Amino acid sequence: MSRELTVGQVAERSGLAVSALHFYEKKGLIRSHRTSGNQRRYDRDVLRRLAIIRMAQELGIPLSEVAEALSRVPLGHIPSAEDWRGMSAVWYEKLDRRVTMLIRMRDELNGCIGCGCLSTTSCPLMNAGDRLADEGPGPRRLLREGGDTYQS
Amino acid sequence: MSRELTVGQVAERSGLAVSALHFYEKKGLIRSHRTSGNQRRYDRDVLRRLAIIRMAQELGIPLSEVAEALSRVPLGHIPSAEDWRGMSAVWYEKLDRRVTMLIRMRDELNGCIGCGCLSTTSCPLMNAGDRLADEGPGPRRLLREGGDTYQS
DNA sequence: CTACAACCTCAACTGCACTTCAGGTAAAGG
DNA sequence: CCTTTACCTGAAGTGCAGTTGAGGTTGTAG
Repeated sequence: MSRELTVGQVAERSGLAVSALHFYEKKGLIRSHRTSGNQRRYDRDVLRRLAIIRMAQELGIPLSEVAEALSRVPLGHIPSAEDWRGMSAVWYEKLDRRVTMLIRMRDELNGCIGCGCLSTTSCPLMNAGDRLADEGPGPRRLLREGGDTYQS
Repeated sequence: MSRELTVGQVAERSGLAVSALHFYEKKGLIRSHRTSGNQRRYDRDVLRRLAIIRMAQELGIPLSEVAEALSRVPLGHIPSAEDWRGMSAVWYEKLDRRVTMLIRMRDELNGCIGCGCLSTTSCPLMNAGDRLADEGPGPRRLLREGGDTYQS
C-alpha cells in the first residue's frame, strides 16, 4: 500500500535475508530511514540498488567495489539511467575479460580431455600452471586479489 | 638434481606459498614423505596435482571438491590421462554452464548500457533480480552455495 | 488490551582459503 | 665447527560475506 517498505518486505522482494540488508546498510550500500519506533523503512529505490548489488555479486565484484560505485549515486536517489550506464560500462569490461578467460580455459580443458596430455612441457594447462612460477616467486596473491576473479 | 623436491622448491615451481602447501597437505590434497629429520620431501607428481588444484581454483571450484576428485587418484601416483579425463570432463560441464551464464549476463548488461532501462517491469536484469523473490522466500543461500559460482 | 509476529542492537559465530607468529629443529656452505 | 638459511608445529589472525543468538521493543490483529 504505502510507498514505504519494511525490512521484511524488502527481504521478500529482493530474495535477500534481513540480516543481509542490515549488513549492506552497515557497509553503506543501502540506506533506510526510521519510524518513530526506530524501525527501518525503505524507499523503493532500495530495490534497484539491491538488484544492482546482486548483479555485481554474480559478476564476482566484491562488495567494497560495489559500494564504491554506488557511492557516486546520491543516496535516496533512484539510480538513473546515467548512473547505471557508468557502472555497467565498467563492469561490462571486467565481465568481458572474465568471459574471455573462462572460454579459453574451457576450451583448453576440452582439448585436454581428449589428449590426456599431462606433460608439463607441452600441455597448455600444465604450462599455465608453471608459467607463474617462472615469473618468479612473485605476487601469487594476485590470483586471489581479484586477478583471476574478474579482472584478468 | 634429486627426484625429491623440498617444500621450498615446490613453492617456487608452483608459485604457491609454503604455508599453502602445508595447508593443502592438511586438507589431504597433496602428500609428502619425510626425511629422517622430519622435513617434507615431495615426489614430482605433486606439481601436477598442484597444477590441477590451481586450475580448479581458477574455475571457482572449492578445495573440498577438488579434494574429493583427487581422492580418487591414488596418492603418490602421478595422475594419469584417465584420471585427468574424469576430472576435467566434470569440470568442463560446470565451466561451460558458468560461461554460458556469464555471457548471457554480459550481453544483457550490454543491452542495458544503451537502454538505461531501470524499469523493474521490463528490464531483464532488474527482473532477474526480482525473479528469485517470486520464487518465494526460498533458498537464496543457493546463490552462495555454489549455485552462481559455477553450477548454474 | 493483549497476544504474537516482526522488528531492533550488538556481539559472536560460520566457512573458505589461507597467512602470520612464536618457539624450536635440520641441513648446507664456508 | 659454526653460522645462516630453510624447515618444523600448532595456534591464532585475516578478509570476505554474511548468519545466528540473546535480550529487548514495536506494531498490528483479534
